[in-house]
Amino acid sequence: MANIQQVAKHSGVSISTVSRVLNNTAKVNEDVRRRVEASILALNYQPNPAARSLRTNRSRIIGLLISDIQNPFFMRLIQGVEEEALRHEYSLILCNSNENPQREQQYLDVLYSERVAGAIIVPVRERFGEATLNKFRERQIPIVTVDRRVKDKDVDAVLVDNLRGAREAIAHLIASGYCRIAAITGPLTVTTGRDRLEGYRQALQEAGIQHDPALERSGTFDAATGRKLTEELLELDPPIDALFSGNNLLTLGALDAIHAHNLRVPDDIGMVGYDETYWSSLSSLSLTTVMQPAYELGRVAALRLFQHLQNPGKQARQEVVLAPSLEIRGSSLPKEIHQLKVKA
Amino acid sequence: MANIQQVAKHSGVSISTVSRVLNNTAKVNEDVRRRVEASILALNYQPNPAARSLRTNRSRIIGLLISDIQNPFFMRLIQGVEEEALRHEYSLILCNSNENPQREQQYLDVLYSERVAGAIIVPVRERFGEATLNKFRERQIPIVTVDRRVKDKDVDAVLVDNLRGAREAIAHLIASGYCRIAAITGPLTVTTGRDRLEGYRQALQEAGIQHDPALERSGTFDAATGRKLTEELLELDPPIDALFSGNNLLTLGALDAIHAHNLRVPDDIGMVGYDETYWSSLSSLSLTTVMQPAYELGRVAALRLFQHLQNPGKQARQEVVLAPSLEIRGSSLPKEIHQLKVKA
DNA sequence: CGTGTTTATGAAAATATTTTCAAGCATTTT
DNA sequence: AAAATGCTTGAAAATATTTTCATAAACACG
Repeated sequence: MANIQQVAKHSGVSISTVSRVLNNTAKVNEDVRRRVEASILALNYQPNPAARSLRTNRSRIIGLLISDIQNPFFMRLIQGVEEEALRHEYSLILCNSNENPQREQQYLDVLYSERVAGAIIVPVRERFGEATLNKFRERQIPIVTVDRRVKDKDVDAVLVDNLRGAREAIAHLIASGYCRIAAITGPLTVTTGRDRLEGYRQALQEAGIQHDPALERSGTFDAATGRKLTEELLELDPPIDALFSGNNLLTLGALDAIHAHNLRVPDDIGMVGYDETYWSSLSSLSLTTVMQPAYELGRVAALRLFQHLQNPGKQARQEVVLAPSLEIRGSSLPKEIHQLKVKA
Repeated sequence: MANIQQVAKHSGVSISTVSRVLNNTAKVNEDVRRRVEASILALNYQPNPAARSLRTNRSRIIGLLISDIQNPFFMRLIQGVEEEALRHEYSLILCNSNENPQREQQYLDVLYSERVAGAIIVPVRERFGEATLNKFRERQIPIVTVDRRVKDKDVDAVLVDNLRGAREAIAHLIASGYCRIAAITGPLTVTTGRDRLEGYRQALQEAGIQHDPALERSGTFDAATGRKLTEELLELDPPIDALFSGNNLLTLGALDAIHAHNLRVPDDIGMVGYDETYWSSLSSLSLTTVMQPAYELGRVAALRLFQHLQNPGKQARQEVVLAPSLEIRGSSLPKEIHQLKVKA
């Protein structure tokens, strides 16, 4: 494979000049530039990333650390990041912390020692810790958290307005005539768990509905948890008449539990989910859902990262908040309607 | 950040010796080794991957090129690869060709110029082309294709027995009393499309059922295609009594179309899908499915790649075929049973 | 005890690039 | 015309590692 020296010889200039042409780092004569570019094409030269990264202490790779690669929401997010990375001619190292703080730390170390140019992270914990953060800061490797906020200062975040998403979902259920609305949410140690619960509470309060702690359950983001929590809720004595699920995998488990209890949606119980899923387009289910712009989230996070990379050190901390949207489908039909149906 | 020279000074040996300790590349005295290891720990030294890769012309990164990152099947596969990569202390560059040959080529170039140690690829086309392949061969970068075969010689493959998966699925439908069984499959330019269609045909032939080309449809692997093809099939005059779907996204569209036609599964039409999906565990759907060991597939592919890396050049081409398993659920209930139900 | 052999270690080359510093050349100024 | 300025270019240093080659020490064997 051709190297810079061969390009230099081929076009009759020095290595330095070729480098300047490659990186646009200084003025070079127009015809010299053209000659060099011709040689690059002729020899099919591609700069050696290792040598580059050795010299500059920075690679053309960005790290993407996801908390659960199984979740389709993050898939869309990854796609968004990937799209921008490709456009900017960066590659992506993908890591999956599996919601495991230890693994997150391990991968942070990997990214650091790989000299990634920057990192986009869905944090598992509420803070990275000063030690880790300082390492990255010291080498000026920008970090952008996405989907979830982190308490450490100076870390950018690109988020969806979880509070608003949940609040609108619940307000919609209330407006549709449901009044004993339960909620299952993710872990309260994570902003996407906490904020959605908070939105649920706000909506109830705004509607003047007495808050009942028994109707709130939270656990990890997976289907088994969704099933377990929903089963608990379905045992309650004054039965609930609607369920809000704060995550797509939780929704999956919830639907399963509801089905196991021989209840129908929305006839017996109204339902609103969070996050798109493959099956939410399945018309037989027709689940009212708070949709999140996952792809956009990834794209914006990547763009933010590239702002840092193009203008290192000069960026004030920034928090971008995108809007969710409530997609109303059959699972939250106004209560009167199916009550009429039952009577008929 | 500490470099090898500082470690050398700290432990009072030469750079070469530290390198030998790091790579186990030659014998070094036991107490010297211990001293060096202590220094490494004390200085928290981590080798610079760029310098390494510059010198050895090979990184500790493996490329993973997936054909559709949206598909949950590939998610599991990625997880399998990731797990093994982590164990072997390799990182993963993730690329998504989106079933687009051009993008595939683009990413192959990226992987090559990133000097990945090896690549695991879900190929979009039936061959990579000699030019590309030679580049990789020349630098001894092993390639393992996964899930799909490729016609080029010398390329390892880790596959699932698609023919058998489909044949068993259809045989099961036949045994359950269905006789007018239609099939929707992926593109015939890809082994996962072609082999599953072939399995369908074989099963019919073995059962002595007349083959009807009108019952076979194929298209790209996505829900919209599944919907369209199924709608065509549902219009047929002697109506079909069962549907085999050769991919999880196709299944999604198929179910949608079936629902839109107000047909019920399995009462009006029997159904078998392919690949797990999040919602196939949803008991209300209860879809009989050909399950693929996606995680295992990724793991095995990674292991195979590491065999190449540990013993370069010494590996004969190998094709590993894993077995699918038919998980029988409600959507393919024996026909007599629900016919009885209808009469009752 | 001397010679040949093995073993452990170090010095230095090599890897491909960016970047600093110096210098050449042309143009402008005095 | 000499000096100064500005622009373009090249030489060489620097980056962190692996690896080859040389060497010194230890060891074996006659």
